[in-house]
Amino acid sequence: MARNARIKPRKHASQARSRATVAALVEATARVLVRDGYDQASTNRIAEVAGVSIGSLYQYFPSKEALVVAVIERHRREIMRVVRRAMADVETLPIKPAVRRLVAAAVDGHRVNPQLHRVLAEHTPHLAGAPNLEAFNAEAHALFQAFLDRHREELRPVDTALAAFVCVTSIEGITHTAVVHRPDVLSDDALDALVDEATQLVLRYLL
Amino acid sequence: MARNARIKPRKHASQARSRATVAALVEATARVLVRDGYDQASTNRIAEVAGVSIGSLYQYFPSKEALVVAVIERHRREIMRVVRRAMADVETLPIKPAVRRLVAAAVDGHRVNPQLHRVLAEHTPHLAGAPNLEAFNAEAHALFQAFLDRHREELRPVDTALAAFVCVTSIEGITHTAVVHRPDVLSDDALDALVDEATQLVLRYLL
Amino acid sequence: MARNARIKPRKHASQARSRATVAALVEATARVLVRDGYDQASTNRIAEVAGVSIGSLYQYFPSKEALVVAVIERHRREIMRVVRRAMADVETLPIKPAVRRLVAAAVDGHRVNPQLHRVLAEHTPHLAGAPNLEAFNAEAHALFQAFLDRHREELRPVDTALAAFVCVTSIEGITHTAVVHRPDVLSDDALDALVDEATQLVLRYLL
Amino acid sequence: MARNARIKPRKHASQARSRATVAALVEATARVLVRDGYDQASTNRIAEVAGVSIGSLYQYFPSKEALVVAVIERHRREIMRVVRRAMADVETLPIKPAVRRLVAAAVDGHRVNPQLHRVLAEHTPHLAGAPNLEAFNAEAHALFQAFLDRHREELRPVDTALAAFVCVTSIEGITHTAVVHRPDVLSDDALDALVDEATQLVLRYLL
DNA sequence: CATGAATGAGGGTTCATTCAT
DNA sequence: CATGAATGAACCCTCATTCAT
Repeated sequence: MARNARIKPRKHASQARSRATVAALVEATARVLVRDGYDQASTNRIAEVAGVSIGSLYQYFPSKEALVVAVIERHRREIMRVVRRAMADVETLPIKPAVRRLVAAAVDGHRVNPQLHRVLAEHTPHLAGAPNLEAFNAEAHALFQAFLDRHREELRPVDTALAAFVCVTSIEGITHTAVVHRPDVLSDDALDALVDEATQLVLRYLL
Repeated sequence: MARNARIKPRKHASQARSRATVAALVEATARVLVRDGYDQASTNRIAEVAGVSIGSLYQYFPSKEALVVAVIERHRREIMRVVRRAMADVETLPIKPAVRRLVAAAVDGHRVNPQLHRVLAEHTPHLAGAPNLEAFNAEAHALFQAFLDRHREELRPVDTALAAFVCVTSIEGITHTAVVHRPDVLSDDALDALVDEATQLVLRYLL
Repeated sequence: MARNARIKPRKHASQARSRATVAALVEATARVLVRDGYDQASTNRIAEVAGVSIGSLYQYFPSKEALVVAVIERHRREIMRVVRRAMADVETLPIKPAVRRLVAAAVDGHRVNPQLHRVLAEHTPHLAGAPNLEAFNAEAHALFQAFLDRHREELRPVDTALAAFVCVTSIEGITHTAVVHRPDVLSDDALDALVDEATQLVLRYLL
Repeated sequence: MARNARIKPRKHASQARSRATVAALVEATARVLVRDGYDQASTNRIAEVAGVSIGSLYQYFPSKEALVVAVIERHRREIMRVVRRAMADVETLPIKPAVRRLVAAAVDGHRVNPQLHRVLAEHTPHLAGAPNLEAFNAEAHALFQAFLDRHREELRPVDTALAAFVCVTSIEGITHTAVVHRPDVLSDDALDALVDEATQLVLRYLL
């Protein structure tokens, strides 16, 4: 509660002008986070980059954390849009191409803004109590478990909850590490091979 | 270069008392990091916990980062000890129990000091230029690739470099997520099931 | 002059709605002053409590100080109403019951709104140039001196100006301290004893 | 507790250099308080006046309040020195000259540093939980009650506790008002008359 | 006349680091 | 080599006030 008070936005920004201010602040936060890192990202710097006074910043966000949480939310929505579209595409597909499509979506999701993703992933845990990056991993888990349940007859007998954890987490690990530490395996040449391997990993595990 | 000057320890700590001071400082850093988090871990507090004056701290470490790097090094050595022992154990084993042993070692490695591991994982990337946590993942990759090469005949045809990346990274993802965000799947009851699944993941992928 | 411009209310609030707004602002200021203390009483908060926009607040009051001065004025009027009524009551009374009545009035005056009185007493001196709380003590002094003059024949020979200062100031000291720091001596049980003693103090001094 | 942490000094300042720093800070606080008033007295300004860095200030005092409390303490000690000396002087005196001496001491006490006294008196109540100005009024009350007890036979029958409250509080009110708002009655010419009247007030009340 | 978004000087405070002792 | 007092840049944040709408 006391904590939440410092994490939730302050106003709903009803007027058009203020909505623009809020958007500028969130965008500036993302940029500064990427450029300077979490610790060096000061509220004053963010306000400056947003072209907004520090006072306005604090009118909408009660703390630095609140800004970061807003960025996380925005990033989450962008990624989940990618994931949900893939899930929809996959509805009518046989399992093999379906899994490939989902793996590709996981990679795409990480590539929306990899540098930002990296910073957020590192600092999300601080922001306990906020809807952090794990929260939408939870959503991804749920979606993937539903996918497994729909295809259960085609799978070897598995605990779909545990299997979803294993699959989502390992794909997440692979893509995250690739994006953050191994840009070489994401080059246009190598990308297909990586997606193939990751697809193999999942399919062989499940079938 | 100028950067490295601020990351490497200052002296080699030849005398016994010096070594004790250095050890106390590294230990204190680890403790404060876990207790207070990275941002609240001040050098003054670390010196106090180590029972050493702030002046002495700066005689052995030129900066706060240098202290953290020393902690990372120590942690890395501890984990690699676990991993290397497993690698040795596995030398004469058939592939199936060997993989299981290695997966278990990965989990154990993360459990050496999970809270510290978490803090370091979050803040390691800041310390670019230092031998960060990824660095010893590289060592793990190499060791595992060698393991795969030794067993190549038993495997389906794979690029062992890529396969090592996929295996190590996904196991790392699973164990890291489990340790950091899902302590429930590491309870004594659930642990075996998780190790089983992860083993399945790897073996089915490779064979 | 320039100073006064920032202390006097801005408009005479001729229309009914304006008068209501002004009243709401003064009332809100008093409430916020009591609830949050002088330093935490921000104009934005006052406007909010008054149900008025911050812009409107500044249409009627040029500064925070002007608001506080208005509250002081209102408080002063309330107290002086009590004091004047007592003075009127006392006109036809013999000196002994008269003094008792006046002492009781002093206590009552302080009890109109003790918490507000306390805050105002603490911060009035800042507002130099404004008609502060001492100003109406001057009025009280004058009224009491007139009272003494009317009864001069019954008194021992005294400088009524000095005697008024001594009496009013000591009663003020007693009641103020009692209200602010010693609520115990104002309990229903103890109150009469205190008024008795204070009355004794004054009568013995004068007669 | 949490409050006290922000009011008590931080270190005991063992070394000579640091004691000088602490003394400079307390003195600077007193000066700034008098010169700029409580609200305008910023820690940065205090540090500057003390010729000390802001960091050093916070090494010894955790907050602005803690500084003010230290000033109060120092002021309290100075006043109580005056009061105690008068109490000692009075031990062998008959009651009439004794009371006069005590009244004079009350005035002297207020004149140690009247401007500072004024600021402290105004802002002491904020600092609840700290040994505030009232605390040593309590000491003064106790001393005066003891004085009354020693002379009980000479007095009309009174509750000495209540009588002490009435006497100390009214003398305090008179001297405080005189010092703060009526410097005219403290001029060399008028001072004796005021002390005479105040002495009369007390003696007539008691005898 | 009302609104409330925007402003920015300035406040309290921390902490990595230095250096006289 | 140890000590710890001292430093000050930088941080987060508030609030009285203005002004375009």
